[in-house]
Amino acid sequence: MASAGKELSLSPGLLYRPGLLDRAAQENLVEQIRAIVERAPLYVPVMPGSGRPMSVRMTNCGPLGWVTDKERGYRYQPTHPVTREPWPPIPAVLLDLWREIAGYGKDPEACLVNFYADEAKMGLHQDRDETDFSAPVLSISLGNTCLFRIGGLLRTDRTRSLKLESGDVFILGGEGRLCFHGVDRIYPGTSTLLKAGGRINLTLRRVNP
DNA sequence: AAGTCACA
DNA sequence: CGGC
Repeated sequence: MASAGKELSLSPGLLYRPGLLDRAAQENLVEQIRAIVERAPLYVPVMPGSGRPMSVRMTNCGPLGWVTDKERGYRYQPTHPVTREPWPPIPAVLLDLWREIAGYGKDPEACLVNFYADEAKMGLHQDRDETDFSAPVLSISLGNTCLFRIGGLLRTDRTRSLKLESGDVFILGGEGRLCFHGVDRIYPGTSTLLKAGGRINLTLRRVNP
C-alpha cells in the first residue's frame, strides 16, 4: 500500500484517505486494469429510457458488474453486456485493500471501472442499486485529478467539492453510504500515471448481504 | 436524471 | 430544466 497516515472524516461515514496508494501501487493497479480491459472491453453505458450515452466508458471485474442500458436500466449482472462473458476476477491487491480498510466482513462482489477522458463528467447520483447498504463503497482514483462533489441524502442538500488525486481513496460508508456524489470535471495533464491521459476510478461494492 | 444547460 |  503506502502512507497509512492522513485520514479525514468529512462527515459521519465519509472517509477521505489522500495519497493512500503510492506510485508503485498505482502503477501495479494500472497494469491490472489493462489486463481486465483486454478481457472485458470498455463500453459506453446509456441512460435508462432515453438511451442517451454517458460520457464515461465503463467495465467491471468481480462476480457481479454494474451495468445500465436503455431497456433494463441500472442493475448488477454476472456478465459483460457486449461480450456476454463473465467479468474477470477482482485483483488480489484490491481484495487486500478492501479487507484492510472497508471494515466489512465479506469481500466485495463488484468492482466498477470507470474511465474518464479529460472531457467526461458524472452527474450527481446515489449508489443505490445494491441490496446491502451496510457495506461501504470504496473508491480509488488513478490518473488525472478530478473535481469531486459530495452532498447529503437529499439531492437538494448542500454539496462540497474536493479535488481527488491519483492514489486517493474515498469511502462512502455508514451514514454517508447513500450520499449524492458526482464528478464535475477532470483536470487534464495533472498526472503522468496514464500515458494517454484521463482518469480511472475503481469502486468496490458489496451487492448482496 | 449515473442527462444537459444558463447564469450569478 | 423537462422528456421519460
